[in-house]
Amino acid sequence: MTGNQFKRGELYSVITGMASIAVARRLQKNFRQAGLEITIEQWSILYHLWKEDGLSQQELCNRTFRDKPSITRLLDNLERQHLVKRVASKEDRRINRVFLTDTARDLQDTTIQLANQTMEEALVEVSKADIEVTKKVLQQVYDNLK
Amino acid sequence: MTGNQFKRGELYSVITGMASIAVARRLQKNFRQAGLEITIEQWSILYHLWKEDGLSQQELCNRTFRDKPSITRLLDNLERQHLVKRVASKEDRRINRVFLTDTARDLQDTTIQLANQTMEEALVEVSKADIEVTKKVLQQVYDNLK
DNA sequence: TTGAATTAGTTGCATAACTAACTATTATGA
DNA sequence: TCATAATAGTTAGTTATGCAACTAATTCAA
Repeated sequence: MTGNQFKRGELYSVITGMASIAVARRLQKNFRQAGLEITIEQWSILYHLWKEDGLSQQELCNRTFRDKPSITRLLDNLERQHLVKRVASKEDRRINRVFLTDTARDLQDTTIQLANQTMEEALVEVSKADIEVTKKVLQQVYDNLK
Repeated sequence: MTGNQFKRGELYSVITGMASIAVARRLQKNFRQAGLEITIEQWSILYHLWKEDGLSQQELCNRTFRDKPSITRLLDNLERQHLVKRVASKEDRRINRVFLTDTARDLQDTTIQLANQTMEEALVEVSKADIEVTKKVLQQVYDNLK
């Protein structure tokens, strides 16, 4: 019974642990080797701002799947590095809109290229069809649990 | 071009982020609701010790894919909660062997059952075949990057 | 209209991660 | 043998996460 008991635990460890941590580390390493002093968490914030600048902190929470304190502190660090600027909204003074600086805009092409390269390294020997299945499964997992 | 530029970034965010974080959070929540005061990181250590008790810290590093300082501190906390005990090896005094306490052994069945339940929640509406493909892809990703 | 509920964001506390630098022990090779 | 290298583990400093409790602004309903 114990053998069986561990079987799905193995699946758990596959889904949560190794692959995503490995990708994150490799991306961080690729950033570092390119001389970029930016964490992947910070990058994920910039990533969403490149797609749509001026998001509120709450919107960043939703899109990056983090809680509000995490966003607050990531933005504190990004502001200290002059990569974003918080601007209080005129219409609703509870809201901060977050804007990219020129420095941050300059990082877009390089870092996205590095992310693409990292994914290529990660997906060597994986077929397009299998990638599609994996994306679908992970999306379903997320939807099941969110 | 920018549309294309973001395309593989999307895959990155799918693979690294949402699904694995969602699974981890749900498992943590299920532990908490069962009254278990244990983090999923601590649980992952116990998990490997249930499979093989008395591992060295270095072995735990290899099996949990963490670095040495992380293991040191996880074990500090686990020892403080009387869940494991470090025993210096007689043969090689550099090595600590890590052993489960009875308290930790009592947690095995309950927590593995909760992990299985969590995976069932995560995998609703996902076919067995797609799960197999996903496991294979994530394993390949890990092998590509490790 | 005003008082309670909701929403946006921050702060405090605990756990965990990575890097780099450190100590102690063991292995090696000249 | 004895100095050097390699290995196991710890410590220090920074970043990030989760939860709970908090402030300030806005919404809503009696």
